[in-house]
Amino acid sequence: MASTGFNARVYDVVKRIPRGCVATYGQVAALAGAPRSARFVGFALHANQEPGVVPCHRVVFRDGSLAPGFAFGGPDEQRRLLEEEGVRFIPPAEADKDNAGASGWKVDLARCQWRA
DNA sequence: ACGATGACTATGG
DNA sequence: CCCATAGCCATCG
Repeated sequence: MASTGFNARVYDVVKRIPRGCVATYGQVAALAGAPRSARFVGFALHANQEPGVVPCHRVVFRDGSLAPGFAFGGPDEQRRLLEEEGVRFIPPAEADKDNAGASGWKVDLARCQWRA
């Protein structure tokens, strides 16, 4: 596959995310060489969402939420999956009444955001 | 081959 | 505070 360099670069970065950590689209995009192309990061994952190859569930919004409607299996599944990896989650009551997509749960980016 | 759209993010009104 | 716009590259019609 590896349709294009950018695409492959995104996979390379996402696959490098350590277990128990998450990265934002902008973060992956920046590491991929396109700090202004966070949208294409999701596009790359969508076009290649290969379970077991690219942990797209470790890629979250800048707010720490996921893509509502495009989650691999559902927001509840994603929350449970990240929790199992050791990712810390914040309930909507403690985070913000804002809608976070994943049942209102957001990842504790302050503690679990991956840093290159 | 061209045009439009898309898993985002930041800024402006 | 909420809506609209701008920027990026790739994929689809």
